[in-house]
Amino acid sequence: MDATPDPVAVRDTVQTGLDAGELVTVFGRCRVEYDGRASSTLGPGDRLLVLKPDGTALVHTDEGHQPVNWQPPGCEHEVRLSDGTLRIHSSRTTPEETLDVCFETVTAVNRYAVTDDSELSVSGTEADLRERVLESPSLVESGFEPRATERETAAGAIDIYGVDERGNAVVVELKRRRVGPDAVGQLDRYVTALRRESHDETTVRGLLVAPSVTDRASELLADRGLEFVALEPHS
Amino acid sequence: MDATPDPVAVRDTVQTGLDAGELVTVFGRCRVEYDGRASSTLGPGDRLLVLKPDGTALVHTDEGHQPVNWQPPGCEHEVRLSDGTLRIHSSRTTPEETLDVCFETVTAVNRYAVTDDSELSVSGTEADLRERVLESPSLVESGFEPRATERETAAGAIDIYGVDERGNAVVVELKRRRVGPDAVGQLDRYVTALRRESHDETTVRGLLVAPSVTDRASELLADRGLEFVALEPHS
DNA sequence: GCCTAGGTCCCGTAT
DNA sequence: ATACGGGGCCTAGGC
Repeated sequence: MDATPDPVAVRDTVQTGLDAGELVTVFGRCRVEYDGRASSTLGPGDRLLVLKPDGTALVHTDEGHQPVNWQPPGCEHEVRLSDGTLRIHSSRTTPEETLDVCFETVTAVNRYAVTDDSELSVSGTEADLRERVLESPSLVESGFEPRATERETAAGAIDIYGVDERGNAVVVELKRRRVGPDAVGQLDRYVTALRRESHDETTVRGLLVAPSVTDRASELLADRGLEFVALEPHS
Repeated sequence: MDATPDPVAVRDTVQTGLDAGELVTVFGRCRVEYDGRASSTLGPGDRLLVLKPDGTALVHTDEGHQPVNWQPPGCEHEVRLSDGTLRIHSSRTTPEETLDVCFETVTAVNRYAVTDDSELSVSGTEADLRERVLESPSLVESGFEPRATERETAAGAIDIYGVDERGNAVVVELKRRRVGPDAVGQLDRYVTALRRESHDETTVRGLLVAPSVTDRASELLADRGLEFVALEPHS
C-alpha cells in the first residue's frame, strides 16, 4: 500500500492491523492535537505515525530522537474516516489524555507482525558501578566496608551504606556519569537524614562516587562537607 | 518493497533513500549491538528500524514509548551487505558511540520524502506558569512583587526573584507538576546561595510554586524553613 | 565544547 | 494507585 491509497482501504488496513495485534505505521501529511498533562497543536507536515500493539502512539518528524507528539503504552487507538480523511484518536485515563492525528493525505500504510522475545542486556549502568564497589570496596577508599545497599532513611534509600576504617558511618551515592549539583543535593539529603537518625556521637560522612564532577557540584560538596571519589562504572 | 525482498535491492533502497535525504524504515528480524556511554546487546527479534535524514536511528520493538536502542541526531549511517545480510552501522564522535543492526531477514523497506515546516506549540509548561505569576503575582501571595527572572546565583539561576510585602527577598522555584524531594533540594541551593550573597540583615524566603507536593518533599520543606504554594500552570 | 535545568520526560521498583 | 530515582535519558539555552 504505497501510492495514494484509497481512504477506505487505508482505514481498513489500519483497523485490521490493530485488531490483529500488529505494529502499524501511517505516513502522510497530517495535523496533530494533544491534550492532557499539557496540551499542544502541530500544523500540517509530513510525519510517520507508529501505532504499537501495546497502545503506544508515536508521531515522528524528519528530525530528532524524540517523537514530536506521542501517547504512552496502554492507550486505546480509534480509527475513523470523516469526509474522506483518516483520523486516529488515541486516548487513556489517569491521567486523562488524548492524541488526535488528522491526515490530509496518506502516502503509505504498513502492517508489521512483530514478535520479540529477546531482552536487552546493558552494561555500564549504576548497578555495575555498585557491584564494582561491593566487590572491591577499597576502590572507594582503603578500609571502607559496605554494610548495606538501599538502606532506608527518612529522606530515601542510600545506595551503599558502610563504615570507614575509623568506624564512621559512610553514605555512598553512586552515579554512572559525571555529576552536577542535583546529585550533591541528593547525597546531602541522605546524610542529613542519617545524622538525625543516629546517635549524636556518630560521625556520618557522605561520599559521591562517580566518574567526574562539575565545578559547581564540587563547590557544593565542599560547602556541605561532603566528599568526591572518582570511579568509572566499568573496569 | 514488501515481500521478502532481494538483499541487494534492499541495500540499494536504503542507501538511495539516505542519499536522497529521506526517512527510511527497515522492518525485519535483527540483532542489535550498542557501544558508547554504556554498551548493550540485543538478541534476535522483529523490530522497526527508523533512519532519519538528520542522522537519528531508532530501533522500535512492539512495546514501549522508548526505542530499545537508538542513536541521537548527527550520526553517520553506513549500509552494508555481508554474506547476504543487511547491516546498518550508525556512529558518532564526542562521545564515541556506535550502533550496529544486523538483519537476519528483512520484511519491508520504505522510503519517505519528509518535509515539515510546522512548529509544535505547547501550553501548560513551566514557562506558562511563570507568565501566570508575573501577570498576577498575588497568586503567589498578597503583596509579592517579582523583580527578576533567571537571576543568577553561585548555585544557579532563580526562576523568579522578588520581594514580599515586608521587604524580604523571595526566591520562587516553579514546577509545572507535582514536586518531590529533588525540587526542594534545588530551591534550597538557591536560597542558601542568595543568603550568602546578601547582607546579613536580609531575610531570604524560599517558595516552591507547583500544583502539589509529595509528603516527603513537604517534610523537607519544613525542615529547611521553605514554603509551598499550590498553583497550576494553566488558569 | 560543557553546564544547567526542563520534560506530556519514560521506566522500573517498592509501598 | 503514588512515590522515588535512574536513564546511553533527550533537548534547549547560556557561556
